Amino acid sequence: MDKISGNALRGHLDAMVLATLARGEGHGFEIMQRLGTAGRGALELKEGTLYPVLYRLEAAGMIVGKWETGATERRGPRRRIYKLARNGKRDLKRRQEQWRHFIQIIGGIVEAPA
Amino acid sequence: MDKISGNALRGHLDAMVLATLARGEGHGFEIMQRLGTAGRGALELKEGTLYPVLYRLEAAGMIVGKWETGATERRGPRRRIYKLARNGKRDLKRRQEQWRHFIQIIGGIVEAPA
DNA sequence: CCTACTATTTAGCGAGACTAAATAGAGTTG
DNA sequence: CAACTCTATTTAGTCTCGCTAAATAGTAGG
Repeated sequence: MDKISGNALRGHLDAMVLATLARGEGHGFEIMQRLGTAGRGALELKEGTLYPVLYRLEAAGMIVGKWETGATERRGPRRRIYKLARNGKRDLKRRQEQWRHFIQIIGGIVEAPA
Repeated sequence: MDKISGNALRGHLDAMVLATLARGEGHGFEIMQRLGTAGRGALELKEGTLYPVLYRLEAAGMIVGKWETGATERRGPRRRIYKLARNGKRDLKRRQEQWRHFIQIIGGIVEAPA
């Protein structure tokens, strides 16, 4: 099956990122990879797509990011570790409900037998 | 449940219109109403949203439109009746498969338990 | 040194859904 | 008959947000 078209993701990317972080904190590059894996080849998010989402979610107080330091730090460019904020957990739940609503309504129209 | 946000519809509207016409030809205003009903209050498409979709689909050869005349015609402003073209039927099937793929992949990410 | 991989940043583009208003015929009400 | 309300279509302009593309930077290997 082909790649999921860019526009189809609109309005769902935030929920996808929040859901990914709900399974454990991580830095941008890692989240990108996790989404790629979870997308089973159908998702190919690029940096320019994901990072702005993270900035937006952090600015909105949904996630909290801090530069990795100390013991856990590794060699290479510095990484910003993000985790879900309280607001983000609430928001994720809300977005999951909206997702179910969305697929029920839109699916009911798109999949309706002729 | 609240209204389905505009952006979430992106990339799915075409499929919704094709599916609506698969259940019987109709004119723009009617399609708008049918979608409103099928959306159970969660969809509120306006003219400026729907008509451009029809023009686009017609230009792409997915649907065929003609001005209503003769016996079936009714009083009031003239109406343009659209019906699925052969290409449109094929396209609808393809889009339905893509829809299932989409909700499987995205749903798998958004709904995954923490 | 060059390439490759991890990691982040950011400027600018474009698709397409939305807002808003205009146009128009027919029926209804005061 | 003016004003209003439906049905019905058209279209100009806006805005969101995911995508393209490239730059910057640290580390490692050939």
